[in-house]
Amino acid sequence: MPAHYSLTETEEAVNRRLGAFPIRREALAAVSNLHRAAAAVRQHLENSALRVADLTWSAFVVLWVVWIWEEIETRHAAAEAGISKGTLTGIIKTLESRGLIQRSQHPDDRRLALLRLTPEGLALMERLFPAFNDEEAFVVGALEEHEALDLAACLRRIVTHLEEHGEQRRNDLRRQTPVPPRRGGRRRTE
Amino acid sequence: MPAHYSLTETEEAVNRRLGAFPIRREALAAVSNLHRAAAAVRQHLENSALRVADLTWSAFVVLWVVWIWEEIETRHAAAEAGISKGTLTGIIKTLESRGLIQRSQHPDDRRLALLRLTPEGLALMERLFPAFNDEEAFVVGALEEHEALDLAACLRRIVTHLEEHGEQRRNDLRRQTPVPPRRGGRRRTE
DNA sequence: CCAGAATCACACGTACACGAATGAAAATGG
DNA sequence: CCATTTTCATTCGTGTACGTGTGATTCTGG
Repeated sequence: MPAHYSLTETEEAVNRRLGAFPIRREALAAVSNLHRAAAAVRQHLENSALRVADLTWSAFVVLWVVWIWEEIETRHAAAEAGISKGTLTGIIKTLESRGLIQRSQHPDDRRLALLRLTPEGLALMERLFPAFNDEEAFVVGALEEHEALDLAACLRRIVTHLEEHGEQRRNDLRRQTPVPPRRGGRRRTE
Repeated sequence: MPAHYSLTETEEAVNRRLGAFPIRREALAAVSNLHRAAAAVRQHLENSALRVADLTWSAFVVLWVVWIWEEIETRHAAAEAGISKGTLTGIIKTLESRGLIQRSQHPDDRRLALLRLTPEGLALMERLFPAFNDEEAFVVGALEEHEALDLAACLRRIVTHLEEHGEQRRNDLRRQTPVPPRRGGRRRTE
């Protein structure tokens, strides 16, 4: 799904439209390319390694997290996978119905649920992971190994920065401009 | 939504589980951090600059593309926004119902639809974009300007590489292992 | 001990997001 | 010309994805 206009054309169009605005161009370029790259990588992995197992990206990430930690509480699995608990519930349901994952109750705290791979899920990951990692290597194939490591480090600094200061920043903004509630969310039963 | 386990803990767990597999670690780290960063950045922007206008990320990207090109065919808008044509249809519907965008028919080819911002949409973007760019600057705030530019360049190389060689790669894989059709997609009317 | 606060998994409503199917329209090719 | 093929936006089915509401369960201060 390549872009239709060339990078040069887009650059010219942006300049025409944004000439009057003072812009932090390096920030615009970094954020824009970040999402373009993430989408392209996800697309490639879903259509190569994951296609064979008929898994979506998110489903694979959840399997990966559970595999790595062997047994994990759902709230931690959601945090590690980078999705909300509500989203995780749906994915678990899908993976459970396919016999790849199993839920059990925490022995001490009955509010908690624990996740584990089934033997089928374990076998799938042991078969799938090498192929997945091969495709990861392919997507960074245009980079030298040290460049990929620098890239990873740079991205991690962004994540850390947002984890440490993002909430503060958003709160400050809300103080200046009160924000409407986000759309979606369960409606009050009236 | 920070991760629950520390990076060190995760590293140890990964080593325990993957000790037996030969891994391209720099690729794993780059791809993993790429998605973590993209999700964190998107989350921040949706909950800061975009929250004020009650726009989702995808809706904003579509508005941005149409703004930059002034008038654009839907298929090109989808390519530029990095979403499928089917997804674009739904987003257009939302934006049209909010009076931010308008569709019209191509004068020469009646299969094509053209997109334009309404005056309200234009006013929104002129008001919203500076605030959005401020937040983009915030998310790369942990990076020096030259680092952000290097990052953008690196990411662009990944995108270019996938656009140039991704399809070939996926076709080669399919020759080795015939893949099942993706789940989802309209079912044949039988 | 026990009332209120906190936290949990999950249900639910809205909005993407994809690829396959579909039907309309335009290009192609004899 | 007219049938075939191609190209287009859209519809449809499945699966995330979010944040909020809900009820069950546990924690906590008095």
